[in-house]
Amino acid sequence: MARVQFDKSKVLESATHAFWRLGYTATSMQTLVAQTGLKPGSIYLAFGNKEGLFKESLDYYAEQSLANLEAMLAQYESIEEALPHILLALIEESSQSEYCSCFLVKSQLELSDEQAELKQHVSQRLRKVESLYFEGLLKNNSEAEASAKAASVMMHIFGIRVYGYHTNSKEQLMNGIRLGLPWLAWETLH
Amino acid sequence: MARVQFDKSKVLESATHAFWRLGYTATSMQTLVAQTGLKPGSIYLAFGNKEGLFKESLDYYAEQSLANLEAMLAQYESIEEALPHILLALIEESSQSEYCSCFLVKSQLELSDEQAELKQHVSQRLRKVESLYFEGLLKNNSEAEASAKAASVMMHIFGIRVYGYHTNSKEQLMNGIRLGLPWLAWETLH
DNA sequence: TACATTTTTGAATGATCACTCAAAAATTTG
DNA sequence: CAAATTTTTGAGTGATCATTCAAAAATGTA
Repeated sequence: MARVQFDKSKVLESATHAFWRLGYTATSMQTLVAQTGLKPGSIYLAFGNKEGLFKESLDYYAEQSLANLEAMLAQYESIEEALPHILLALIEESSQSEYCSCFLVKSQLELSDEQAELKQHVSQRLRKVESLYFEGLLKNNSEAEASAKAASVMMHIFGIRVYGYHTNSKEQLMNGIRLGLPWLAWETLH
Repeated sequence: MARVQFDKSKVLESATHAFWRLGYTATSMQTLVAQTGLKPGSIYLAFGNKEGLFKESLDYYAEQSLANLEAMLAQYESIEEALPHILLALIEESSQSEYCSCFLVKSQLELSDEQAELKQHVSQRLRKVESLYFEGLLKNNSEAEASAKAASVMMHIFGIRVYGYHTNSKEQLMNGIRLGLPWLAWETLH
C-alpha cells in the first residue's frame, strides 16, 4: 500500500490551511491527520512533532506571501505607487467569506511567552516584510522617513488584518487607509 | 469548610488574566481552577461552562477598558487632544515585560467561524470602542470625516497592539502613529 | 533475485481535556 | 433550634490530546 514519499507541498498546503483557520492550539494532530491524509507516523518521521509541522507551515505561508509581495512591487515604478494596489488587495481579501486574517498575525498573537521560540520565528517573518517595505521606501526617502513610513504601513496592514476580521466594510477600511497614508500615490488607482 | 459565595470580581480578575495571557483554547479548566482557587463544581454552578466564564471575563475586561477610556476622554477639551495621550499610554504599555497585547484583539483573532457566537460577542465590544471615538469626533467633524477618522484611529490601535507585541521599539511606534494621525493635537503632548 | 534500507501503516499509549455529581458544609427560612 | 435551600467540595467521568512503535510495504543496491 505504501507509496513513495508523499508530496510535501500538498501536505503543507493543507496543514497551513488548518493551522491558519483554527490556530496552533486548536488544531489537533487528529485534525492534521485527517486533513493531510498522512498517518501519524509519517508526520512524526517527516516533521518531528506538531510544532515542527507548524513551523514549516508558517514558512510555507511566509515564503508565498513574500514572493507575492515582491511580484507586486516589481510591477510598479515606485513603492508609493505599488502600495495602494497591495492594500486594496488586502481589503478585497478581507471581505471574502471564510476570511482568516493573516496566518502570521494570528500566530503572533496566539503564542504566549511559554512558546518564546515559536513566537520569535513568527516575528522574524513579519520583520522581513517590513524590511522589504523599508528598502523600497529608501529610494525616495531619507532613512528616518523610510523607517517611519514602513512602520506606518505595517500598522495599517495589521489594522486591515484585525479590523477586516470583525467588520465587513470595505469602504470604511478604504477611507481609513487613505486618511492615514496620504503620501501614497492613490491617484494611480484610477 | 465551604465559605459563602466567592468574590466574583476577584475570580474574574484571575480568569481574565489567564485567558488574556494564554488564549481561550490554551487555557484549561485545570489552569482556571488553580488560578481562581475555585473548585470545578463552583465554576460550573456560577458560569455554566468554560465559554460562560470566558464571556464574563471578556465583559469584565471590556468594561474596565471602556471606563478607563471614558475617564481619559473626560480629562481633555477635545478628542483630538485626548488621543495623543491615550495612544502614548498604549505604546508605553506595549513596552512592559509580560505585555499581552489587547485581550479583545487577541480573542477576536483566535476565534474561528466555529465559535461564531463568541466571535460576535468580542466584535460587539470592539465596535463599542470605535463608536466612542466616533461620537467624540462628531463635535469637530462632519459625519463622513468622523467615520473615517474613527476607522483610522481603530486601525492604528490595532497596529500598536500587534506591532507592539513583536517589536520593542517605542520610538518606531511613535513615529508611525504621528505620521498616520497628523490631525491629532500632538503639540499638547508637553 | 536477494538482502538492506527507507517509508508507511494504524492501533495503542499515557496525559490531559472539559465536565459531572453525590456528599458535606454553610446559610436561610419559619 | 430544626428543616429547607444554597453553595462548596473534589474525586471521578468519558473524550480527546500529542505521540509511539512494531509490523508491513516499497524502494534502493548488488
